[in-house]
Amino acid sequence: MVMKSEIQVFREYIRGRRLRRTPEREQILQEIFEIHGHFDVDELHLKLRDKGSKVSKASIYRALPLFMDCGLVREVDFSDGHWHYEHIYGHARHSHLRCLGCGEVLEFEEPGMGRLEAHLAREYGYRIKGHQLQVQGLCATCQEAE
Amino acid sequence: MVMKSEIQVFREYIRGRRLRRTPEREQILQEIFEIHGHFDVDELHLKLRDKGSKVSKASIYRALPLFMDCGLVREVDFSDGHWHYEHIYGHARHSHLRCLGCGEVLEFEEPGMGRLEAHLAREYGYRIKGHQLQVQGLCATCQEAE
DNA sequence: GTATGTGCAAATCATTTGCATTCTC
DNA sequence: GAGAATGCAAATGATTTGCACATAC
Repeated sequence: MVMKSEIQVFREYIRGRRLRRTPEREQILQEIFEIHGHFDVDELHLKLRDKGSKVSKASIYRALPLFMDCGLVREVDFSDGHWHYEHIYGHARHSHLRCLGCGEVLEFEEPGMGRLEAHLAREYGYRIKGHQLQVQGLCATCQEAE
Repeated sequence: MVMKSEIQVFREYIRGRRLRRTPEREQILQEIFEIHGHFDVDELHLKLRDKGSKVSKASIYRALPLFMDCGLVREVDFSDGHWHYEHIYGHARHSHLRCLGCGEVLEFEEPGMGRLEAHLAREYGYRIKGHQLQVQGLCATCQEAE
């Protein structure tokens, strides 16, 4: 089975919602899927400028909720005063292990999360939509530096 | 074994850091431990005012990092534009299940998190300091309302 | 043609900071 | 008495919004 591209997913979402397909939104989405790893609005805006795009930050801020709503992107909380994001379409579910010293971020698989979600659904009658797990610590290097 | 009170824990932390013991900080801490559940800075400030305290928001903002540093309080992310907090001293570890419709927040035990942390420590050489897990979904009532 | 989307600049709002004063040690 | 902590008001900085113009349907 071949997977739909992120652009296809987004276009179907747009059509279903009677929204409009604009080059700005698709430029932003394409750039997001070219970024390896996490990004914030500023970084994304700069990368787009570098490529000659004139997309404004306002449009980025207005587009991100759409991408999140159709499951292509999610917020990542690094507790540093602003939001970070990452594309999640076509990726294995993962969580983040962040070093409080140097800021390094590792990704790891989440064993047992499916089971946990099923348990919560049964126990509390919820329909689960998603979850986030972050772990913080000190990496080996920063432990020594202490 | 009798547990130290939160005030005792905080005073020891203050002394150890050569900081100063002030009535403002202790009022804030006491109020936090009288609040059942989660709070944000505004709510906390209002509750303190109601009790006749003159503590400013600035002092609350300056005190919270201290409480977090000594393990009495932690941030909770509800993704609604500002931080929420909760006291964690003397509480079982728990995570939050939040309804995207009505905002209800349930707490649940985190089975297997100790094991996960041990695994990450071994696998990546990290000294783990903490973690947060949030799950979102729709509660039974909000599912019907859909 | 109409309603939606965009860029820009201004507004918002939580949090942080500078400073003069007050309080701990 | 020196260094910290406080309250206040002003500054900051990420995000949001109003508006005039452009564009998708």
